[in-house]
Amino acid sequence: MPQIKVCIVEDLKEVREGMTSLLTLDERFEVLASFPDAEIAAIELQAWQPDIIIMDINLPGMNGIECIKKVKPLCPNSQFIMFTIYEDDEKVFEALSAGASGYLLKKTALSKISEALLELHSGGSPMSTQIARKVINRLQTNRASEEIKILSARENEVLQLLAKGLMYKEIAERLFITTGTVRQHIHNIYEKLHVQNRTEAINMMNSPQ
Amino acid sequence: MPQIKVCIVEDLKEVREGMTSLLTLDERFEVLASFPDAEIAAIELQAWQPDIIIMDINLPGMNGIECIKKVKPLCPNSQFIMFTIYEDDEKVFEALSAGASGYLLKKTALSKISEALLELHSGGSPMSTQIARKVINRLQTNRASEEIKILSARENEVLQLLAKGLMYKEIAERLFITTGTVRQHIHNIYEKLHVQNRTEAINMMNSPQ
DNA sequence: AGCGACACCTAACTTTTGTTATATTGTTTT
DNA sequence: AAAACAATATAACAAAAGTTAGGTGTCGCT
Repeated sequence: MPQIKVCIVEDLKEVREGMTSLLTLDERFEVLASFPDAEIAAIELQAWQPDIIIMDINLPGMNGIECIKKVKPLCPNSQFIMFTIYEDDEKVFEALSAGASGYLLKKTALSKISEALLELHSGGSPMSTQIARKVINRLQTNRASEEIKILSARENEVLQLLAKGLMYKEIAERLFITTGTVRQHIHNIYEKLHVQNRTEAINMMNSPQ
Repeated sequence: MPQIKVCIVEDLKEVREGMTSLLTLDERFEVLASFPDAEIAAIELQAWQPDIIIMDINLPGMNGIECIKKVKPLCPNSQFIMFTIYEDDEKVFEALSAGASGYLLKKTALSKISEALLELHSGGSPMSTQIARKVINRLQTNRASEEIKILSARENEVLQLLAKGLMYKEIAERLFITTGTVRQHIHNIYEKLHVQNRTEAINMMNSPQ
């Protein structure tokens, strides 16, 4: 069983070295290199091609999330895991969207870290259940609302078709009404949703405020 | 510390009773009721208002995912956790989108179940790291593509503004070009994306084919 | 130097969208 | 029962979106 090759991007020397020695003592891992900032990492990581890249978010200059976006295409076989103090929804979401596959908080017990890296390497996404909840919440609120309660049944019907990109004429045909009526419904929808046009209405459906 | 009130929806008698006795022996939990199918559950759950509802997916008649959609509005303070054999992406995604906050596989060790319920009750989303990976993958592929490679830099710029709902006039002002130019860019974008209008272009951005 | 491809820009014209006014029906409030 | 309201329907008009047909400059290729 070959060792799992790891690189670390972390600005704090103590943390960087602490993690390096932790993993070096563990024969299942091999720390190839570590970098104090994203710019250096972006240049050097391509040559190392590690299995796992441990990434801090708060770095001097380019942050860890930007760094992932940059490095990911250059290291298509590497997996990224965040190691950060941030646990707010936005950072979690951004990091995972950017391509991270795991999310560890710095308050995580050291003993859990190697476990998480093994999970990551075997195709899992290690993260606390609290972080998982944030992800789930995003999944749930990001769904296109199938029904918006302030709209009438007919208006919801019209809105669904509108959102698909149908023209008034097409909507009218499907609902057996004139285009004039469709116009009026849509106008009312815009008023209720406080938007000015089709695009804003669709954006409102997808991420209601 | 009050007990956590649990209901179970599960068609297999053995599993239902096994879990009930497991939780009944644990003083931190109280099993209020259990139901062999979704229809009965949909009627009775409202009266029980449990803290946690453990839900199977594969049920006779209405499945567990539909059941969540139906029951969730009636039990706004209940949390749902799936307990199922399905681990394919689609089922996981559907269940979580429908409102489940946790996802346990039936192969999970019994000892882990009470732990998971506690996690769920304290605001976490218990699930294996393998399941978490599926969720993350969905998040990553479902993201609005910040850049579509077949479009030129300028076209991507225009598309971003277009997707926000700006009018041609507004886009023109921001980019210091005439509305005529904006029209042309957008026309080219539509051609490249094989779409006919703004709405379809936005839908394409959000879920590319 | 000439050619083709492409990104970028513009304007005239057509189609679709969005606004406003008006009417009918059914439901809720007073 | 009358008034007030919401949902549904229609059409004329104004505004924006979308189409078509041009133009320029830059790049790589022969």
